[in-house]
Amino acid sequence: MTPLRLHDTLTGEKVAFEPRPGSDRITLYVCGPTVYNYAHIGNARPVVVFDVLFRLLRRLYPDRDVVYARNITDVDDKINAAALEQGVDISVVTDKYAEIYNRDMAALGALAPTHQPRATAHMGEMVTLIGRLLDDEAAYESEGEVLFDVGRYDGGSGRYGRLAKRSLDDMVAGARVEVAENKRHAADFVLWKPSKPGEPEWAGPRGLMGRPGWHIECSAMSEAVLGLPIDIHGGGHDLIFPHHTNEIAQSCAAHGAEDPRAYARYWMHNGFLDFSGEKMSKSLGNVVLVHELVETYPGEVIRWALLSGHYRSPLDWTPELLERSRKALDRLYGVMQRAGDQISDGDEAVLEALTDDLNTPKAFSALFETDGASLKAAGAVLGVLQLDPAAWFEGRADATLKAEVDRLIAERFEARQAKDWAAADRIRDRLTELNVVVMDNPTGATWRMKD
RNA sequence: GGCCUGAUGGCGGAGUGGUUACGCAGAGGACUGCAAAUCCUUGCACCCGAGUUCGAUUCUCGGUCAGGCCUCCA
Repeated sequence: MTPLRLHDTLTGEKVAFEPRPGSDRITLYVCGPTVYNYAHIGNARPVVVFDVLFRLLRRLYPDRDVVYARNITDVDDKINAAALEQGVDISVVTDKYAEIYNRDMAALGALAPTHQPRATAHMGEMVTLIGRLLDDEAAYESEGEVLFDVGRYDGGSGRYGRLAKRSLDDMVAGARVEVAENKRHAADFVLWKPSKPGEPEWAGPRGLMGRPGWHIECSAMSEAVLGLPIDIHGGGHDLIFPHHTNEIAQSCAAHGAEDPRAYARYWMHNGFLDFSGEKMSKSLGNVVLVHELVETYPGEVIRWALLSGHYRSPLDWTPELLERSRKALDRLYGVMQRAGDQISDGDEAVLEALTDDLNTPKAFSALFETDGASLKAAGAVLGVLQLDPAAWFEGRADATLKAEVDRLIAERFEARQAKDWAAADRIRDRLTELNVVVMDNPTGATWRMKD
């Protein structure tokens, strides 16, 4: 079997993935959503990408327990704002959108992660972690806030910005934000802060009431749920700085670790989607919600589209991409359908591509070289082509429509047998009106929904 | 301003120091009552300059252009 190679953000190179010696587990942590609204298609890219990694790890290491955690951030300013506006408890907002998120991601063929920890359920671990940082003077208290002392952590060693390939000096030089007065260093970040009136609050370190900063939750939850070190930590590449940079700093400081790998051994980051070269934004009006997309396109088409570019490259999200993806699946399901009941396995070419840093475009091209009987097996690790071909082509036709179509096709077959071409064409026109495409063959016909 | 990526045929998108993707679209053909689908054949590329090399799309340097991060962000 080809050894797995992954691009590690920490080194900036493709490296061989080595499971921890002496462990029977492989752990994967991916930063999940802040649940205050519907997820957009950009949120879905890491979900689908790391779902492929999850499947691949399970396929490659059947003797190990692959444990995948993807958190839910349910403490956040935007959540507070939404709850306040609706006059409800934050849990009303977060429960609603977490559920919708999970349903929408499932529609994209993403397996449920092993764990889905929520920040509000891990306050105790966060407070303990912050307390330890305070005790070790890695963090300090100022005006009711607890701040991480970045200057002390770095100590001129250059280890603070290593993940982002940026030194503390670079950051100061390039700083565009004004520095809060209570910070010792411009890069210091909040671990704990007071809540505003009307916002939820928790008992924090040293009796400080308030709420956690953003970064601490992932440090606390990943350790609580997976244990350190995490094997692979992933997320969108915008998280490299500051989120993941700060996770490393606080976790390493809390455990007196020099090497960032004491926190996570490999770091992976997916690139962004863009929209005809533009970033998605509310002001441009080009925000694409997964929740709406799955109403229009089969989840598998969306999944294919998301995987049709390499995960680290930008991917231009266009209607054409979706149409191309649908065609690709139509063709492959067609090959599968013609193979009939023959089933064989063999996913070597796909594995070969995926073990090279998740080369999904190459894996897709391998699918086009795969015989129909093996397609289902080959598609499994990619999470595609798992449907019965007939079910794929019938799309969301309901039972009534199916019965009608079958009746028309039977009639049409008789007309064709009788060489009554006018009648046959008339029936085909009826089917076209029903949005059905017929494909004749010597013994009858198969059909599919037009879109 | 600081830091980091990337530049491949009409389009999408892999990859490689010397022969190759793959998909879509195009052209020609086969099949077909007509279609659709399918099958066969086929054209089209590696941003610019210099260097290394017997040889560079692939390595090095410079340039140009594009994108990202530096602030919440997948």
